[in-house]
Amino acid sequence: MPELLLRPDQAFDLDLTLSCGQVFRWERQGDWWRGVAGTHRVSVRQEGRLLTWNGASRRWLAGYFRLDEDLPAILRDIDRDPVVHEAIQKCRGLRLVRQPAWECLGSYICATYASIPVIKRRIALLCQCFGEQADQEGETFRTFPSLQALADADACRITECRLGYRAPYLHETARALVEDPGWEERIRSLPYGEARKELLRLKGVGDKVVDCVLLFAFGMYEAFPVDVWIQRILRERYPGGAGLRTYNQMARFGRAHFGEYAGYAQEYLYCNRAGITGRERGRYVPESQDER
DNA sequence: CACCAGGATGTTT
DNA sequence: AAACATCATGGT
Repeated sequence: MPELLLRPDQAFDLDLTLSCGQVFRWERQGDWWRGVAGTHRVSVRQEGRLLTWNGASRRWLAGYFRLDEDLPAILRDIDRDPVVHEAIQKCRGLRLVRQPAWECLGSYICATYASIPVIKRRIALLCQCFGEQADQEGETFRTFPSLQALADADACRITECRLGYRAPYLHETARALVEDPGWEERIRSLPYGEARKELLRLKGVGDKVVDCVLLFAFGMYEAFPVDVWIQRILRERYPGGAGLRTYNQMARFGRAHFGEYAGYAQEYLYCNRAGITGRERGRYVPESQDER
């Protein structure tokens, strides 16, 4: 089984990276994480600086976990206030995952206004129904559904995956993109603002989903996704944050405050959201209620 | 039972 | 442009 020894300066925490809610098809099983990404069924484990895995090449693994980028330098750059400083201390080693574009976009259309465990089950159902069956070392798995598979799918069969009102969004977007091969390369070639406008035309893709996709799949670090948690953190813990009203005000604040790696700052703040490392498991407990 | 979740859409001001 | 209702589902 292949192994990779991280350099001492190559900060990486596999647990934080896979459990923080950026990807939905990984499960922890004992010491191992098992998941499907792209066409790969991967098992991976970390013991200190040692990564052991199978199911993908070394090049693929390093690319997926962005092991090539200088995380300590990014963290020094975004370490600009006490709130993000705390998040960096608690979540050091968290890396953004480099996700396949459609897999990321389709997943986040399914992820709107739902909790992470629910999202994971929905996506598992969707892959079970419409994913392509693949096989690795005797065990079978299913990839994330292709654009074609979802475009061809019966609308009501997508609804059976418990997607609710998101089902027609996913269907329409798949039909639009399957007629537009080259969408991915076009988006990749555009600057952030232009790429954003293009993707916003897709059904089920709003301000937050588009920023997740540009950040997680296209590596545009100026994207600063604002969900309910980030909104709370900005409004309750940042000076002047209470005055931020619209999505764009909060996203611009993030970019102005954190700079070119704002998206990384966002992910650290999200990872350190209320109680996620403690017993609250992500449930929101207002500041004022548990003071004494 | 009420309320919330990695929100988007369509309508009304 | 900003505020608002509505949407489907499952967990707490």
